[in-house]
Order: sequence, then structure tokens, then C-alpha cells
Amino acid sequence: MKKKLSIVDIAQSLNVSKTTVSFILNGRAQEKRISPELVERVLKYVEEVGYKPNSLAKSLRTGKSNIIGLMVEDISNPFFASIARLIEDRAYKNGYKIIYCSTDNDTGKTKDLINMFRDRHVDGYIIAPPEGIEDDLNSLIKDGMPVVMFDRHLPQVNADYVEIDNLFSTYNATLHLIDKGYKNIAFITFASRQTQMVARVQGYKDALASKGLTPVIKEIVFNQDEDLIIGPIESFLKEHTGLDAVFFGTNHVGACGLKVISSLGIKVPEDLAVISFDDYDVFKLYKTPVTAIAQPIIDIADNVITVLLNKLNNPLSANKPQGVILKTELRIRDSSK
Amino acid sequence: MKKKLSIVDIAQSLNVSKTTVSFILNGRAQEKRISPELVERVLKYVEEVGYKPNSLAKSLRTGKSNIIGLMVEDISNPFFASIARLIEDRAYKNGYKIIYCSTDNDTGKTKDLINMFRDRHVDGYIIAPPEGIEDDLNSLIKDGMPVVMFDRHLPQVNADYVEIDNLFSTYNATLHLIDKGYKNIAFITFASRQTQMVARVQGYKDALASKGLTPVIKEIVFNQDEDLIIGPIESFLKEHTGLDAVFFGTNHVGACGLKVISSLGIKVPEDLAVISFDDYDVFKLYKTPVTAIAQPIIDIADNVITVLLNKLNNPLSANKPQGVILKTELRIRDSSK
DNA sequence: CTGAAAGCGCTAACAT
DNA sequence: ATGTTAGCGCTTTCAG
Repeated sequence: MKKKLSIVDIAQSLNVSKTTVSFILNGRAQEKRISPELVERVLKYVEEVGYKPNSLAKSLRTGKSNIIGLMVEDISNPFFASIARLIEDRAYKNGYKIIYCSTDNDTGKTKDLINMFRDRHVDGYIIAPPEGIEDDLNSLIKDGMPVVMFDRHLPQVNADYVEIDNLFSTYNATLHLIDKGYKNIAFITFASRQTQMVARVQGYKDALASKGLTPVIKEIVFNQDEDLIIGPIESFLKEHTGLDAVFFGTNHVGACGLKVISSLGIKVPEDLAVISFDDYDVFKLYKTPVTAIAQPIIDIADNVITVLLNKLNNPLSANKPQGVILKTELRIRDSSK
Repeated sequence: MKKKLSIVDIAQSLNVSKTTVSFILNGRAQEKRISPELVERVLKYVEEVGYKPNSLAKSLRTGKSNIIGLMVEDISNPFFASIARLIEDRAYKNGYKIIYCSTDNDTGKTKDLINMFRDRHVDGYIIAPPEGIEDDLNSLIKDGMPVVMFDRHLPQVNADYVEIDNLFSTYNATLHLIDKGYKNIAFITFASRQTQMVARVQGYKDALASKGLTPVIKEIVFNQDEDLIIGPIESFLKEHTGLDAVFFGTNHVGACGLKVISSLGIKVPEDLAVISFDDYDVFKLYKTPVTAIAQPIIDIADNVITVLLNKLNNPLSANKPQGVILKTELRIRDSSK
């Protein structure tokens, strides 16, 4: 077990002061007018013996950890997994590491997680916030921590956020269904007071209202156990026989809904047209490919990390937080023909 | 921005030594025979002012970070995302945090990542190892770091690992196809010398050999860009018109393969029977539900974390590393009827 | 240009 | 039972 080298070891071996080594390693040689030869010699030696500064000690001293805390709803959801992946890549390229975790939309768990991150001295926070953590986030912001929300935002929290145009997306997609002649359109989604979900429901309602149609909304309580999502959808679909179209509010609900539709032997789109929020393989490959609202995942990730890096690099900039609203794309497939 | 409290502040406010506070906070009060009244008083005060020890300083001092490094192939792959999720949960419950990242099966990137983890003083490593990092892993182990491999292992690395019975899984599934009367069965997968893939191919070959049939194997070079996976599969399928069944070696290849099959208008299973390794929504919901080999995700995650926690808690235990091999389940659906 | 020295907040011998 | 003290490895003033 080879002993870890410290900056002192390097300094001693080279017969210079550790201060000098530190300056050189931190690119402050020029500023400190250290001779290029020495710089060269130190760098070469450091390389040679494979010395790595202890970042823990560094963090303790500087108060910076170069870690970003990323809280998604559920990392096993493809939407969040993809975003996490893209953010991870961009973060690494900029010298930051990611610690991530899943909130499960659980307020208590999220509070714990925030404390843990805080405790770990993460430099910035990226979060798809559940409800009820306004105070925690505000306290973070008050302490000068960069915070970026995505997928949704908390109106009482004055921080940057990156979202999509939820209301228009469902409005537009619902109109598409109506255009195609569907009249009894149900909206099935997770029960949630979060901004993104409220907007999605509203867009759906607005579109129906504009044509004098009546909304039928089914809210499912989220549960890890898929059967508890499938069950209610099945009951709902069995009860509401007059429907000619159904709109799923998230990819997860959509996938579960399709399972129900398959098992019930419902024909898409003849018996029932289908649209879902989010797009992924399941929708493309379903028996009848499913029309979906695709979120600009790359754009979302790019915006999130750009905003955060900005705040990280200009901690002073007291410029007002802003919200970025991105467009979605309605991918029309056979399920709504 | 309220100033962070340190243990010294606590000690001063209470007129005790910081040692005492430290002992109390670390549950060593009894052992050190500190009066219950004092313990009570300290704990109450700590709670009251919301003091949190600085874990960075703690780590620097103790050399423990309570962080586990988790390296998967690609966090946006549902198989790895699910496992990561389960591991994350179990780790948190045991007081560990996870730093995760995607290796992309890229040796260079993985080496960097290992260095980063090492640098961050993670307490243990969980990795789905790409080829070529034997030395890095061995050096880790030599330095006494707990390492657990999963999904595959590196024969030259003497560490615990958790895998499934790849060879038997494909052997068994291939026999199933043969039983059903299919004779010209192709195996399409990612080009890889990793243990799990070698075993999968071997199982397929063995099954065919046992019946005197000839293998047809197509290896695809992995690429982030899905079109570069779909393209080769399409060419392959067009060239090999005599096939009556195809076996996809991973969920990713399987999903891409289905896209090709759909776009080519190939009927499953009439024109072509299909089986894929891994199981997920896409296979259940495909036009013709696809027979799949389901990995015991929960078991895998459980075993991985159990083994790691064990090593973390008994660093001394020089017991030989062992491999855990788990069983898979062949879920027969209409695509291989 | 370089060195001494003071911490960052915590733990753990080693005294009392 | 409780206090003293010496670091963990690094950055950074301040003096040469």
C-alpha cells in the first residue's frame, strides 16, 4: 500500500517550499514571478511521481468542493436519467462532479438530502423540486448557494429555473386530437400540485373549453409499485366507456396506461386514441406507435448547467434569477390518426 | 448568511471541552464515562442551534468519507438506472452516499473516474468494469479499498463480483427457440470481450451446437448515436433473409433491433421470432410482446451492496473474494411462439 | 521569488 | 470524567 504523497513530500524532494509548489500547482506561478525553470521542474516531478493534491483538504481550506448536487424525482425514470446523464457530462467537462439522488417527490426525504448536500459542502444545487421545500431552498439561497430548478419550479422560491412550455404543449396536443375528430378526451396523470402538472392539466382544459368540450380528469396517486398505478387506470378505463381518446400526463403514466390498454384488448386508435407527455422507446415501438410530446432533453440539460456554471463563476452577479421556458415537439404517430 | 457553527463554538457556549463534545456526538460518551446529564445538555444544545459537524473536516481527519463510488456503463440505460436506484436507497439507509458516473465502457474515461473517486476518498467502489482497467482496480485493492464488480468481472482482478448466469441464460433461451421449431437463429449484440458478453455468445453457440445448428453472429460496435446501431442491424437483417429467429444480446440492441424490424415491416414471430436479453417496458408493450431474459435486478443490487457493506464494516476480514452468480428468468411471450 | 506559520473543523492520543 | 494538544493536507497572508 503505497503511501499517499502530500505537498510537503513534493516540496522536500525538490528542496523548495511547499508554498511555491502550491502556487505552481494552482497556476499562480506567473503572478508570483516564479522562474519558468522551477515551474517546469516541479511540474515534471509531480507528473513523474503521480502526485495528486488531496481535494478534501483543499475543500476544507477553500470552502469549495467542486461538487454539484443533483436531485431528480427518480433516476430510474428515463426522462430524468437522460437529463442526469447530459448534466453529468457537461459538469465533468467543467471540472465539477455530480452527487445525485432521487427525491421520490418526498418532501421529508428531500429535506434530508438537502441537508446532506449542504453538509458535504456542494457548490451548487440542481433540483426538480417537490412541494413543501420552499423554506429549505430559500435558506440555501440566502446563504448564497447557487440553486437551479428544472422540470418545474416553486413560485415562492426566487431562483433560476428551466422548464418547458407545459400549458401550450398539452393545449396544442389536445387541439390536435380535437382536430382529428375526437370529442371525449380524458386526461390521466399523477396527482400533483406541482407547476408543471398544473399547467399540463390547464392546457388540456383550455383546449377543450375553447371547443365547448368537457374535461374528464383522472388523477393517480404515485406509487413505486406499478400495480397500484395500473389498477386505477384500468378501473377508470372500464368505467368510462364513452371515451374516444386519452391523454397521459407523463411517460410513466403513459407506459402503465399502455399496459392496461393492451391487456384490455383495446384497439388504438380505433377504440381509443392515445397521446402521452414525454417521448421514449416504448411509445415509438408500441403496437400502434404513440403520439407524444417530446421534451428537448438536450436543451434542458444545457440550459440548466449553463445557468449553474454561470452562477458558480460569477458569485457576485446579483442579476435577477430568471426562468427559461423551452418548446416541446408534438410527434404525431398512428395512435392519434 | 448565518455563520456556520463549529464544534468549538458549541464547546465554548457550553463551557466544556470540544473533545467532550466530539465524544458525545460520536456516541462514545458511555465508553468515556461522560455523565448522562452532560450528554443530555450537549445533545439538546446541538439540536437547538442546529449544529452539523463539518463532514469534510471529519473525512480529512478520519480518512473516511462515507461515500461510495458507483460506476455503471450508462446511467440512462434502464437496467443500470434501476440498479443504481436500488443501490442508492440501500446505501443511504446505511449512512452512505453515492457518487455515480457513467463509464461509457471507455477505458480512458474510467481510469480518470477512478482517480477522481480516489481523490475524493470514497470508501468503496462498485463498478461494471470495462476492459483494460485491471491494473487500476488491482492497485485499488492493494491499497485496501473495497471493490465490488457487477454485471461482469475481470478475471485478472481478485475482487468480489455479482453476476448472473449469462451462459445458461442464453443457452436455455436458445433451446427454447429450437424447441419451438426455429432453426436459423442469429445472435446480434455489441462487440465486446467482456465476460458477460462472451458468456452470452457462448451459451447461444452451445445450444446450437447441441442440436447441430450453425451460429450466425453479428457484432455491432457500440455508439452513442443510435443510428449507427440501427444501420448495421438493418443491413444485417436485409442480407440474411434465411433467418427465422433473432436473439438480441442486450436491451439496447434489442430496442434498436425492434425499431428496424418495425420499419422493415417484418412480422413477429411469423417472419422472424425474437428474444432479447434484459426485460423492460418496450419488450412487454411491443406489437408482439417480446420474449426476454429478465435479470433479477433487486437481487443484484442487494447482493452488491451487502457485499460492499460487509467489506466496509470488516476491513480486516481477509476472507477470499467471491463471485455471486444469480439466476435469470426467461419470460416467454408471443414473439417466440 | 521563497519560507514560516496560521488556520479550515475535526478526532484521538495523552494527560490530568 | 474532561481537557490539551497535535495533526489530517492544503492555501494564503506576511516577511523576508
